[in-house]
Amino acid sequence: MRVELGLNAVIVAVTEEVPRILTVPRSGPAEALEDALPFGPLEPDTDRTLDLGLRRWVREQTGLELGYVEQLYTFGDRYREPRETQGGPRGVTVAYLALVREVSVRRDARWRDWYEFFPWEDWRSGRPEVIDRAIAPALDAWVKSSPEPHLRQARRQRADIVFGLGGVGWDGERVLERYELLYEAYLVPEAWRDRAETGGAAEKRRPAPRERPELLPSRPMAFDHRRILATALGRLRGKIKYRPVVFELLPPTFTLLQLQRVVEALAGVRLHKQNFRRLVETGGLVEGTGRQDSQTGGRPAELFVFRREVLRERPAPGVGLPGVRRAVS
Amino acid sequence: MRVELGLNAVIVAVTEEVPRILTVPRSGPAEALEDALPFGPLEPDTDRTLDLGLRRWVREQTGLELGYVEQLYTFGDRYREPRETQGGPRGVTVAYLALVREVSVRRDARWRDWYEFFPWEDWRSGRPEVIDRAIAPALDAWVKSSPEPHLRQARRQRADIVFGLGGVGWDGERVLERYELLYEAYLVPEAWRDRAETGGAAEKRRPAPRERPELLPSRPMAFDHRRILATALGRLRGKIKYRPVVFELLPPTFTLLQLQRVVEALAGVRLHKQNFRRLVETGGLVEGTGRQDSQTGGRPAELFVFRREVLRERPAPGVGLPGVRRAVS
DNA sequence: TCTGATATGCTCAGAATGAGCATAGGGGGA
DNA sequence: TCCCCCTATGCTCATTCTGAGCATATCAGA
Repeated sequence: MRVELGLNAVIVAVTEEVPRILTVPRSGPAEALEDALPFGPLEPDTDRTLDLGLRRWVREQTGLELGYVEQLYTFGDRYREPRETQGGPRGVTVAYLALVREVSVRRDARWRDWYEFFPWEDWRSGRPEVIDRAIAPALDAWVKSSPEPHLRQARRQRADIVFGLGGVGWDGERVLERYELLYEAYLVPEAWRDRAETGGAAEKRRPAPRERPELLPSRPMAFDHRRILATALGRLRGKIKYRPVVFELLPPTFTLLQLQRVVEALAGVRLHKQNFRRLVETGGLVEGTGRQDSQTGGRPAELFVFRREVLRERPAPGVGLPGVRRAVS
Repeated sequence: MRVELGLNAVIVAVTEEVPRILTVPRSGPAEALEDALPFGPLEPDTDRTLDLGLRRWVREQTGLELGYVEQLYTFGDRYREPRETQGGPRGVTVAYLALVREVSVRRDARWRDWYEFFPWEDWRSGRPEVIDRAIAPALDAWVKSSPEPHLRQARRQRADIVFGLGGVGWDGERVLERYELLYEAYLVPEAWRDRAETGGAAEKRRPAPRERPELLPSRPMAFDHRRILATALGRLRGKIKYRPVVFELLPPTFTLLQLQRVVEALAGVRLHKQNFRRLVETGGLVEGTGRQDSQTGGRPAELFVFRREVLRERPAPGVGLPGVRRAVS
């Protein structure tokens, strides 16, 4: 079996307080169109580095010139592409995260709200109702469906930790763990699709439930792309805390509320306005321009720019989120 | 040109307060033996996942059974392996970080103090003298050798940031940036070796200095393995702050000072003992066993165990290092 | 028994954090 | 015109966390 190396891009932009990712249509099972992440091969003869290869085909396919790009993870599980079951090559993919401001794209690519893929991740208007209405009961059933008591206990604990149930707090960064749990519990359509497509190859390790549970209302993706997307979201949520990457998503000048809204969109939580402002200003991350924006609907807000010098002054500045502790209660 | 996918392992253990990595000998240029990281191919037909493939050949090659394993980064720059220049395949490698307790290994593998590869990273006995004696002057020369003034300015700034010169603080996590800077400035032998081996392919982009500067006293590695190692060290230094991974390196029971010494070995700095202890204990990371260790050379110390439940109680506990701020001065 | 270790408990000042009150200064509508 | 609604911005305050150090406990060995 050959190995085929591909490159995947999770391209993120935030507009109107909505975090969006760039998707391309891909014909899935039964001719249905599924969203996929932009995908391209590495040209080993011409692409000097992996990320230059990525930039090349993103430019070719969508007309988008990527700025900030960061390697995410390399996915190489067997059967991540169904053609493998038909003797096709083993597909290994290096996934990248890119942050852009630009929003116009060519061809059939389109921007989608990433919370359509993960409705349980958006806590900006409070705890998402899908958790208590659908996820918690479905996971309860998943826990109970386990034959052995100590296995049930392990499932219970895992469900509690990743979804913050039973008194455990919500950890915004555990996006991937949550998606993977839902996948294992057969609560997302991809689980059933992959089971059918791989001809039961994975069935031994991960038996499907006898009764088909009700699927969660969320948008699926082709291949394992929703897993890749979950990886990206989790990574980005972590990263904004200790590196000033948000500014890649903002125009050159912005108000502090705009900045806050973008951070909130990514983190999926609301922040205390005055404290956020204090953190950002005393942290030296931004600098006032003296100019004002009067489109605020209230008192005009000062326009700020990102202070690139901050990178040289302090080791690891981020925008700061509440409740970021490293240890201690 | 074909693409060939390999797997690399940075296998870390800490014994006697020395962080060690597992290396294998590899014949380098002029028959000299260079250290290399353990390396193996992915068997696309049998290895279900990338990390299972890694575990397989590490077991086969060294007899070591890996526990904690984490994907680090995928390296795919052109000419990272010299055989590419002779029409060989484009070598892409997925690097993994593994933490182990076990120290006995088969074959010709051997453990090496990782600070032999990065002497400037060990600040446990204060600022390493190599920085002021060798690195700072060499970087000064590198800055001055730049023809354009604003390029000089950029070089100066970069050198200051990554090595904490000119009043900028030292950031323990920037291990890779430091190594890459030294490589670019032709202060490590790999820079010269690669230049010779690739037949000047990279020379255009990165001209060598006219005068050959004195190399730093540090141990080189084959291929780009020192770059991979630097990635691992930086990642691990970051990770111990927010995930309890240190315990993978410790025996089941340990004293608080042992724990502290291991953290210090990885972080490369000394910590305030009482504060470290407060952080770890009030953080609920460990639990006393009531038993004591009287090998301390002083008052006997209580033996502790890692409290795995902490993972369920709090989102992201780490062992805590001083000076970890997310923003603000 | 004294000395030299390390372990462990405790204090205290300064900094950071979370929450909220108060005032400023726009625009739009009565 | 003036009032009201809205967002911006400044400031306070209690609580918690952090960094640093002092003091005492308990062992081994001289």
